[in-house]
Amino acid sequence: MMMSPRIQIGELAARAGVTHRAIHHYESLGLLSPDDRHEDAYRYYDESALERLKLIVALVQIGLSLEQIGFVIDMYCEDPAAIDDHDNVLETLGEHLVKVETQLASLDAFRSILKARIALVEQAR
Amino acid sequence: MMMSPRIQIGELAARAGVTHRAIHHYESLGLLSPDDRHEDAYRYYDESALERLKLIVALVQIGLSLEQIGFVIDMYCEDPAAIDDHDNVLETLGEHLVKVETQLASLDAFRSILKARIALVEQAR
DNA sequence: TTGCTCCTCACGTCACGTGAGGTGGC
DNA sequence: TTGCTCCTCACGTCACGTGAGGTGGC
Repeated sequence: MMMSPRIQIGELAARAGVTHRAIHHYESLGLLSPDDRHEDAYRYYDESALERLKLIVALVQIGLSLEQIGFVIDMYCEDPAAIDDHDNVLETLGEHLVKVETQLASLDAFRSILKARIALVEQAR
Repeated sequence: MMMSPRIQIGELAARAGVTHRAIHHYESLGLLSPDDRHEDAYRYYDESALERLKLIVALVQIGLSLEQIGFVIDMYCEDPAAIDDHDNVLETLGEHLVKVETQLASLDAFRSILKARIALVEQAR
């Protein structure tokens, strides 16, 4: 019998780069739940919860509201064979891809500005 | 005598990818002001305001609060020769660069996940 | 017993969103 | 006169932050 490693909320938060309060908030909205709640009331998670949390963080980063994330997150987790609405899912994922690439482009442009600025300030030092 | 082209708030918002309400909000915090306010009370901006606004948006994207942006935005606009505190400025700009590259990395990772997911769903269609 | 991590309310805050009612030039 | 873009309050909302007070295993 294998025990999956039990992750506490503090470690989960640290590994995903969020606060424990954000995790509580996502749970209150039904986005993420501990796979096991002990009699001591502590939340325990496994690795799949970490992946799901990272997914939520990524979807927040591209500008989705938590409500919207609730509507679309299953598109990333479901068995593709079990999806009945492939075209709709592909359209949504395509929209997400556009958002990702738009943000990558603007961050890349900002990086160039930053590097140029740093070079300029270094020269003037 | 050259007239710099006068941009209204709607166009400014569209070109920066924000709402006019965001611009009003940044103005109320002293981050961005119109270069001219006509007797009709309309706000008019020039190209430099657009650049400043894009800078604010980029700094928001890497996770700075609007208050923090107020403290650091001059580091991007000031004449490098006029800066008295070069080392401090370089340290802050370096921190911003780290944030940019961290976000670029996580967005790039998410893009891979997205593409793999799209391929999987397409196969199952 | 001290220290650590966790818990549940519940109010606070930050960055705007959203009407409500009004003005001014084609 | 209609339509468009803009204006100023002022309250609402979303995503958490921040104590307040408490529990439970090393």
